[in-house]
Amino acid sequence: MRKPPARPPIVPEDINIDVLEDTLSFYIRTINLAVSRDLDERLEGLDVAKGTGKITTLLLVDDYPGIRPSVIAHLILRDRSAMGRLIDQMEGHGLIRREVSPDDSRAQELYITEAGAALAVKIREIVPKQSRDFFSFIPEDEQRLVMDILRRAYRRIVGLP
Amino acid sequence: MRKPPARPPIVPEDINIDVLEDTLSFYIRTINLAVSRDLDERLEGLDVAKGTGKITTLLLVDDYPGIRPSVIAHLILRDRSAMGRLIDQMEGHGLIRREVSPDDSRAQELYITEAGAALAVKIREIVPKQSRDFFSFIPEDEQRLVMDILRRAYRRIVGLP
DNA sequence: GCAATTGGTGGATAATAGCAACTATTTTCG
DNA sequence: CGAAAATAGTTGCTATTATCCACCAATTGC
Repeated sequence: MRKPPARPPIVPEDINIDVLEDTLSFYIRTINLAVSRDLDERLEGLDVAKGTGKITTLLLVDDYPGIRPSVIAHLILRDRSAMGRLIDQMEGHGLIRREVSPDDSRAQELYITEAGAALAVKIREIVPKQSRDFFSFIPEDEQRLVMDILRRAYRRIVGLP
Repeated sequence: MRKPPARPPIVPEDINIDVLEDTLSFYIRTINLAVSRDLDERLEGLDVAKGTGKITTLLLVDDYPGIRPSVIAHLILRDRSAMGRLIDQMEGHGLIRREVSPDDSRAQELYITEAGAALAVKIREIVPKQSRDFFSFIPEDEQRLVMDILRRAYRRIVGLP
């Protein structure tokens, strides 16, 4: 007895992912994987790869000289210890530097370096472009729609107005 | 000379996150962190925490008895070696078991166990509820909208029709 | 029957995250 | 004023993950 076309056991085409089909968190989590990998590739060798942290930090320090680690930590959803190590790293790469705040000697103020500022310029080009490219199969207006909604979600999560 | 109200260096309220403001990937990546943490809390102690993998795997194995590791790996965006370890784990917890496929002795077929099926029942309740709750501040219709768009993105990424 | 492909395993390394404990300041307030 | 509480940041530890790569076995194509 011959086997019928040797069923490729379950063909991906038929697959339905159960309740996850209607679960927003599933899509966020999975797409996050894909988009993060793609982004990492584009940032290859740029001293700022892996993890949402570095990019946001770089831009914030560039935009708000003297900003404090804990403020950034809050915005990128990391705890202070993770933030500290992130800063160690970026300082090690010569992208930012820290000073003790004259206002409060427990606190630090972060400043961009020349190298950091230069990198920020590149980042401002690459990162939004990567996002647009990656999601290019989603029509522009839908992209904006999703973004508007997720922006509100983000702001709500971190407590921005 | 007194210091004015001791400026809390930069107040989160004033902060604007530069180009990331309009970068979809930023929101996906950041919200992913928040929603994943929240989900982990809700799954506390349930043998299936951390990482998109386990939940999807459990449901797929429950729905498609005999499904192959590599099919799941593809759907959850992991490579075969990561998938293998994930299965080791779940097998260790007695949630699924593997058999060598009679059709192709390189391949395996995955089957749910009783414990796994029981857990799947719980998961089907908890996971979608967690997502709805977490995003409850987004109006229902907008949630659906985002989901419809991201579903297409996901399907496109993994090559589903 | 040989070469190329596919499915899965195993190892090593590196990266991350999350906790908890600790120091130093600053703030609160009785 | 002075003790207690809160805040900012650091450090150490542990567990978990991810990635990459090489590897073996089976299968498929020609």
